[in-house]
Amino acid sequence: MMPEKFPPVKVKDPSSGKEVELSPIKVWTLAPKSRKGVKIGLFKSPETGKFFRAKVPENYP
DNA sequence: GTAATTGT
DNA sequence: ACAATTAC
Repeated sequence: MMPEKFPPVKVKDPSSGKEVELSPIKVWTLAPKSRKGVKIGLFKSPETGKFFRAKVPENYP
């Protein structure tokens, strides 16, 4: 089976303008030194096929 | 500006 | 090599 890697997140798809539940292709922490930062996910819009990045919840795996 | 990541 | 992502 294809590993589903990440659970779905509610994100705003900037290309379609719609709020959709998508599984990120990849997630990483974006944080300057000595600051908390945020988690960022890489997503692909099902509508347009365009890639975009968006914040994912802090408690995300 | 800074942090990491990656499609373009 | 650049853009974009968040928030401090």
